[in-house]
Amino acid sequence: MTKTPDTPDPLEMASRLRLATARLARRLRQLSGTGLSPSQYSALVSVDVHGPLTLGHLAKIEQVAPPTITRVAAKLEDDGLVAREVDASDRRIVRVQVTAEGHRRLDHSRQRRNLWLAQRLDGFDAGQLADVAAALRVLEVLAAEPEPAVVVAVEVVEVEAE
Amino acid sequence: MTKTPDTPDPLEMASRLRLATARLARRLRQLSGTGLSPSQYSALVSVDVHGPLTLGHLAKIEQVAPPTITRVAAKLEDDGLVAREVDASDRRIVRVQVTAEGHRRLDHSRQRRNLWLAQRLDGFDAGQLADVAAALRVLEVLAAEPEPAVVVAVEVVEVEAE
DNA sequence: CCGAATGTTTCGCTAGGCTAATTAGCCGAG
DNA sequence: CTCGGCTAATTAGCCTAGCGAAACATTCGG
Repeated sequence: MTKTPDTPDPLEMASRLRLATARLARRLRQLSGTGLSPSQYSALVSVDVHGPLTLGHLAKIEQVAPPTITRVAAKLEDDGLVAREVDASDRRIVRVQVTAEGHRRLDHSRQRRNLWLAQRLDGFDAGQLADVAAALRVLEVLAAEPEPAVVVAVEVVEVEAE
Repeated sequence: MTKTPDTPDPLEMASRLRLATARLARRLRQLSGTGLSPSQYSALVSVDVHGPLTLGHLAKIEQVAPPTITRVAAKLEDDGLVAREVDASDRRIVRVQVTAEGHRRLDHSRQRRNLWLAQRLDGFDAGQLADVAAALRVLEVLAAEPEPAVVVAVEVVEVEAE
């Protein structure tokens, strides 16, 4: 059996994995078709994932200064994708949440990409599908937080990829 | 055996694959550490991949207008990452190619990401490594050009992911 | 010389980011 | 009750990057 050595050379695997991942991700990104800029899209997804958020919290998640998040939120509100609402008991606080239209837009974008991928998986044979299942097992591990070991930040703010 | 159905539901696989890919790619992108903006980096990689390119051709690859590519190229030249040279027989034509320093920078960036990934693969057991190998088989297919069937553009210009 | 091709300059626009100052609201001390 | 200090968001003002359209310069090919 000369089927490639069973010492798989982690560096070469890493290199190939990096390239394939980058290319596939790029292709998927091109399909997103939301008409939103990266920062707007990122903010919208954050609000979607974390539920109603105060602007301050959103600013931390997006790692930008308050004025910036105010503007991004304003833009998203203009587009009807998020709704602002003032906290009842503390009227300094403004929360944003994704509107129905915002969900529709996000769902549509996700669906486009899912469909594109699903169509391509459709042409796969059983062996390839098994490979995809295997891929999912490891990709989801790799995509997850690398180290629970050392906690660096005092206030950890997680950011969703999407 | 209640191990998840053997009708794997391609749409769900697609969805999970999309998310995992996006997250991993994001993480890798954060590690690139070239100090270049996305458009600069993209242009540099294109020049690297395609070899010496005229500015016009590069503009097509990067899908930007001529003035934009002039500026991006100027910036990369300032940074010493590409070199311009005027065509000998047609002095309107300017070609750019990656300098030694440019290659060094690209290699360094790739290496950083490869190492990060390789380190994480290092913690994997044999089964997981087999999964990675399986992942590579299908990811490389998915990352490749989708359709040789229908040609849309008159002049097809391929863009490298990286 | 004329027209086409190739880059470049000029100018204006938008997005996105910041700091500093401001507004509005909350709350505790007196 | 109201004053002072704090917090959340916004406004004002400034900067940079990135992009394109229009005009320009240069060069080539007939």
